[in-house]
Amino acid sequence: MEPTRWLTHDEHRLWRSFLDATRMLFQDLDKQLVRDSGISFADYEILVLLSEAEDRRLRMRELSDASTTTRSGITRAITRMEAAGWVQRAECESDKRGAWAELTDKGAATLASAGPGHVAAVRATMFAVLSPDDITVMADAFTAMRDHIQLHRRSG
Amino acid sequence: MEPTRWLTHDEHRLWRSFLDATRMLFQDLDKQLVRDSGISFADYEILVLLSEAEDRRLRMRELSDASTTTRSGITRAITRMEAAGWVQRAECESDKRGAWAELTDKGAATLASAGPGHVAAVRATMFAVLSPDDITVMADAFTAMRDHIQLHRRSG
DNA sequence: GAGTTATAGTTGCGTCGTCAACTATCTGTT
DNA sequence: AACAGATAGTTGACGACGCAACTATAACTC
Repeated sequence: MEPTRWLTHDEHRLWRSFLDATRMLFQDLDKQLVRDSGISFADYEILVLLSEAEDRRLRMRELSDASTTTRSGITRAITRMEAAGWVQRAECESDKRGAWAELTDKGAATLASAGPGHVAAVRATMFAVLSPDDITVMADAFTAMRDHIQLHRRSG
Repeated sequence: MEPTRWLTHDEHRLWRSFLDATRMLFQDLDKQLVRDSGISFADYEILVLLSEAEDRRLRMRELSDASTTTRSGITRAITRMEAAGWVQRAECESDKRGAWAELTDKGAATLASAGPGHVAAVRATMFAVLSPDDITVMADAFTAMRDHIQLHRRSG
C-alpha cells in the first residue's frame, strides 16, 4: 500500500474551482433553457444528438452511449419528449428488439428556437473568461480525459 | 437582436469534451466512493466541508452555499447523514432560527477511511492526463469562471 | 417598541435518474 | 437446427434534489 499522495496546492486549486464552476455552470444553463424555452438541458442535448444524426434518428442504445446516461434514463426521457411532441419512436426493421427515436418537425423547431439563447448563455458563462490559448489547452485536456476514462472503464 | 455567434471549431471541441469528460468523471468518482466506502460523492463533499470548518461544524446555510446545492437539499442530506451517524445537529445559541451541523467522530473516521481511495481515483481519472502547465492554466480558468458566474448571478 | 421585511430551516410535492429484474430478440457454438 | 449466452428496450422500486409554501426568529424602520 503506497502512502496517499494528497493533492498539491495547484491541484487542489484546480479541483475545487473545477467542481464549483462546473456545478454552477450546469445549473445556470439548465435554468436558462427551462425559463426561455421550456426544455431541460438534458433534453436539449438529446435533441442536438438527434438533429445531427443521419435521418434525424438514433437507436435508443446509441443515445444512451452518446449522452452518458443509462438506457432506462433514455427510455424515460424519450417517453417524456414523445409526449411533448418533440420525438417519436419508430420500429427498427433490421433488429426487432430495437427502436428508433426520431426527431419530429416540432422537435426541430423547438431546438432551433432554443439554440441561440443557449449558445449565448454558454458564451456568457464559460467562453467569456477564456482566451483562445485557454480554449486550445482545455480542449486537448478534456479530450484526453474523456478518452482516458473511457479506456479505463472498459478494462476495469 | 444580434445574429447568433455559434461556436468555433475549437470552442465546440472544448464544449463537447468538457461535457462528456465531466459527466463520466463524476459518475466514476461517485461509484468508486459508494463501492469502496458506502458514501456518495455529494455526502463526501459535505464531510470534507465540515472537517475543514472551525470546531468541525457549519450552519446549514453555510453548507448550502459552499456546496452549491439548495437549502432543502442540505436539510435532507444532513438528515440522512445524521441517521448514518456521521453528523449531528446542534442548537445555535446566537441565532434561535439556526442549526449547526457537526461532524461526529464516526463521520471523521468515515472520511479518513474514504479519503485515500477517493484521492487516488481523482488522480487516476483527472490528473493522470494533465501536465503541470495544464493544471495551472485550468486552475486559473475555472477560478475565473467560478467568480464570473457568481458575480453574474448576483446582478441577475 | 410596534410593525414590516428579510432570513434560517423544514416539508410536501413533483420530476428526474439509477439499479435490478424482466421480456424479446439476436448471435455464436455444436 | 437447437440451445446458451449476449444485447435492446422497458418497467417497478427507490433515492436525490429542486421549487414553493410554511413557521419561527432576527433585523430594520418609523
